[in-house]
Order: sequence, then structure tokens, then C-alpha cells
Amino acid sequence: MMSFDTDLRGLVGYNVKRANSSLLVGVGKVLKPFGLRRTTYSALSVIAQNAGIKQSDLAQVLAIERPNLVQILDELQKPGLIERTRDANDRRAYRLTATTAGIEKIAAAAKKLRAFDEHLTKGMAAEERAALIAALRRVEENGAEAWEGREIGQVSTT
Amino acid sequence: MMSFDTDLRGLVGYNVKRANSSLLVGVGKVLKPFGLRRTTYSALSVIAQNAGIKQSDLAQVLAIERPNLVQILDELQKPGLIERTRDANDRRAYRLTATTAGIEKIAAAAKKLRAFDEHLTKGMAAEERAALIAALRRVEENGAEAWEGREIGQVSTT
DNA sequence: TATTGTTATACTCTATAACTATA
DNA sequence: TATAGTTATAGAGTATAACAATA
Repeated sequence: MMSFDTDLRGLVGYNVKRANSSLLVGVGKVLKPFGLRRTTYSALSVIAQNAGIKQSDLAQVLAIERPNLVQILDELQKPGLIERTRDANDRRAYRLTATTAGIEKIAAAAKKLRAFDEHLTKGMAAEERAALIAALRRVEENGAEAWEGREIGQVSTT
Repeated sequence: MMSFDTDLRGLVGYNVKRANSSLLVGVGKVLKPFGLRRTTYSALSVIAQNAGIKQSDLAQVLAIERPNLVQILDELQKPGLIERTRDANDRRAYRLTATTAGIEKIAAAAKKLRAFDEHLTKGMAAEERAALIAALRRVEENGAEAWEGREIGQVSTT
């Protein structure tokens, strides 16, 4: 007896994709009551931990293109969760800081999201969960390396 | 010394998302020469392994909504990689089969994609890679369970 | 010249409602 | 009535080119 997708299920990439899709709905439901999406949550989390971070640095940390960050920050600034202030030394740049409301918001949302996230590894030992995260970061690094460098698919076909 | 995203990096969900994003570009580059995308590759792979599968069953296997499958199959049918034939017993349903060209296409693409996919787990032992895939499937199951059932975030806050 | 933030745009993936033809 | 496939549509996420202001 064999399932319908044995070939696909042997691929790390396919299982990452399926896990991500499966996550999306739940994360959305957790964040919705806070008026946040995945991207706005991530941005607010980093800003709260790094008061005064520049937009371009934030974009790099989150691996989001600068143009795509604009709307995300607008969405956080409008309800007063963050503030954009001009840098004194470089008047091109904005410095981002979370307001008190923003810090309270991310703390409350993080509590719920962590509970959901731990539910995702239900039945796994703490070391397994840590190993999973470590492995995912390896995949992320290897994936980035693959298209930064030379051609792909030339991986020792001899 | 501490990185900018320690909170986010403690979440399995965030690392899954980052790994998936990192994968996307490379997979796209590998599949492009074959005229395939991630979704068309997945569909063709399952059809090739399951001659005569119905569209609705394929949608369920791939966890894709039926409407979204239509365009994917059009994209495979136009260049003659698959065929849609009416079911004799149920004239509402289509039976999907891969053509010879489709089977050759998926075989060639799979070879390249597997090489890339193995590159993603470079430096990991075979058991680690297998454990990663198993863990991802657990995450996928737990994620689906979370939003099928009752409220989320009520996970033993006592 | 190069960089910061921005606008405009486009492509992919995903999700829902409503239609048609068959059952 | 229920199901299979379809159409239309809308929301996210992601990517690139080009611009104004500033360095």
C-alpha cells in the first residue's frame, strides 16, 4: 500500500511548503484579534526588541524587500503601534520605535502565538524541537547559498 | 551579543516560513527550464504516479482548493503533458493521465529538483534529513488539527 | 554617484461565492 | 439535493524598475 504523493514527500522542500501552508491559517486566527498579520507581527517584534532600527536594516533582518516594508509599517503606524522619526545625522533615514501600545500589543500577541507554536510541536521532546529549528535554519542557509552562487542542478552529476 | 530577531527565531512557524521563502527562488530556477512552477510540478508528479486520478482527489492530495487547480491543469494540458478524459461512469468527473511527454518531463525535472533538494540538507546525515521530514509532517498535522478543532490559544494557560 | 524611502506594477499562491452540468 | 468542474474575484506575499530627497 502506497500513498499518492510518495515522490513529493521525499522532498524537504515540499514538506516545508506543506507545513507552512498548514501553519498559515492557525497563525492568522491567532493574530487577527490583535489586528496583526504574519508580516506586521514579525516587524513589530523586531522593532520592539531594537528601538531605533532603520527601515533598511529591518528589511534585511526580516528578508523583506524595502518596497514591501512600506505598507507593513504604515499598517503599524496608523494605529499608533510604532513611530517613525527622522535620523538626526542622516535625514534620509527613519528610526523606528515601538510605542507603549505597540510593546503591550506584541507582548500579548506573542503569548498567544507561542502557545500556538508550541502546539505545533506537540508530542516532540524539547531537544527534537530545537533540532527541528536548527535544521530549518540550515535549510534556509543552504537555500540562499544555492541561488547566490553559480548554476543550480550541477551538483555532482558525475 | 544578541541578534535582532531572537524572539522570532524561537518560533517553529517563523523558521518554517523563512526556510520556505529561501527555497522558493532556487526551486523556481530549477523548474523554469522545464516550463514548470512549484504547483504544476507537484500536480504533474502526482498525476504521473496515479494515472486516472480525479481532479477533486488530486486537489485533496495536494491540499489545493478545487478552483485553484483548474489553471494549474490548463497549464499542464496546453503543452500536452496531461490529458483530461471524461469518466465513463460519472460524466461530471475528469480522469487525469500524464502523456508520454509528461512522464518524460517530470522524470527529467525530478532529477534536477532532487539534486537541489539534497543540497538543502547539505552537511546533514541521512537520519537527520529523515528526522527533519518527519518533524515537518508532525508540524503539518498539528497545524491542521489546530484550526479544524476549537479555539486556538486556549492551550493550558493554567 | 550611491543610498533611503517611496510609488507603481506584476506574478504567485491562496480562499470564497456562485454558476453549469451531471448525478 | 448533492457533487465535479468552472468562473470570477479578492487577499496576501514577493519581486523589480524608477523616482525624489539626501548623502
